[in-house]
Amino acid sequence: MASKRRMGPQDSATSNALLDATERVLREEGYAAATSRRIAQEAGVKQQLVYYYFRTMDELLLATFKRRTARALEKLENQLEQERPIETLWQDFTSRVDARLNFEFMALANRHEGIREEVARFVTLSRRMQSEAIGRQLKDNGVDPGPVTPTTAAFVMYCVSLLLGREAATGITEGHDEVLAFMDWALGQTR
Amino acid sequence: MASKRRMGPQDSATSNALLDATERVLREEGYAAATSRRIAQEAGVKQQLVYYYFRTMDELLLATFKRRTARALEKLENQLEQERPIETLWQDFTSRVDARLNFEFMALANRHEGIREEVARFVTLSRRMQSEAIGRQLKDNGVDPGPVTPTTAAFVMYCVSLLLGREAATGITEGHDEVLAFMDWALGQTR
DNA sequence: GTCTATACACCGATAGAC
DNA sequence: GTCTATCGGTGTATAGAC
Repeated sequence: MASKRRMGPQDSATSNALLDATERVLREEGYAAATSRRIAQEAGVKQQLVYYYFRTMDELLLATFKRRTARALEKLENQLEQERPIETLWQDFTSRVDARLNFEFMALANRHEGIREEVARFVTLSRRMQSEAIGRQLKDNGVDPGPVTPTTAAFVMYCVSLLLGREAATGITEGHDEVLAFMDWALGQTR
Repeated sequence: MASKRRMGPQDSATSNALLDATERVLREEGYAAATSRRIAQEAGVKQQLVYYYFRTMDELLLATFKRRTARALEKLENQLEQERPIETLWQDFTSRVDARLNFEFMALANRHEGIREEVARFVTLSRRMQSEAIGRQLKDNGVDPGPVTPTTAAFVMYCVSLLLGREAATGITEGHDEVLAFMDWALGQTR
């Protein structure tokens, strides 16, 4: 059953170039365009070379996503060490550098078990880290958040920024100014 | 340039069966599976018949989405006439009957101009209707929502329910109980 | 209105030469 | 490590017979 194909190392210049190319294609053209041919072209190599470094396309997509989550968790750790994690988080959420790419992975998760599991692992872990940092800032500032628990705050900040970004990308602006004003007010309550 | 292909009527039993089949495929298998072959199979007709009723696959997808938004707006109008539109909206958002399907159209909007425009039209229109109804309920009950304007409430209710649904479908539950408790509390403030 | 036949591009994946 | 060659399958779309 096993294929006789040779496989290359997991961390070489070319394999990393393929991961970079995959990110670019996903970000700019969506996952429907993330084919071995398109990605190879983007990386400047032949299509078949993709299969020297990755067993299947699913494996390449998963490897691309896992590299991203590893980096994102590292970045998150640094951000939560800042003095005002709540403001830092909000700024990061709304910067939208990777909103498009993250959305593609969310869509991919629907039909890719490995990515779905990694999304679940990543979201669960990062939400715990965020909640803890938010709780710490509130406690330090002597703020009683009432029914808005730190976890709720983390969830709402994330989901509001997510939809604002999605809608903006779709050409929708209805109500966005009021929502931003509200978030401004809410964040002001934490000081 | 124009093709010599004959085209069928826009509203026949078969064309509606194709729209139904498209919805089912999108809902259960995602938009990558929404091919003419798969949809025809689902509708129990030959692949080529799709092109008798729709010029292109993009046109079929757009027609499917437009039928949905028309029905959704009709449903929304009925819901907003209820006595407690806020609770009715929240119940509808969290019922998630069509969460999966709606998400597929959001993803499709990324690379389908027609769907993107229809999403924008639909979201803008429904948000205005929701805001108006929410404002009316608050006024009737003599509630001052403070910084949470009716539009903000409509946006937050929608985006919280959207992410709760997405995450649940991905196997994530972290913090969901707290978020639901918070929404319960917030909705209680409107009475 | 639905069928058969068919064109042509692109897909994932494998094998083996260089 | 990268290339050429190649397979079987699937995609959109068209033309014309029944």
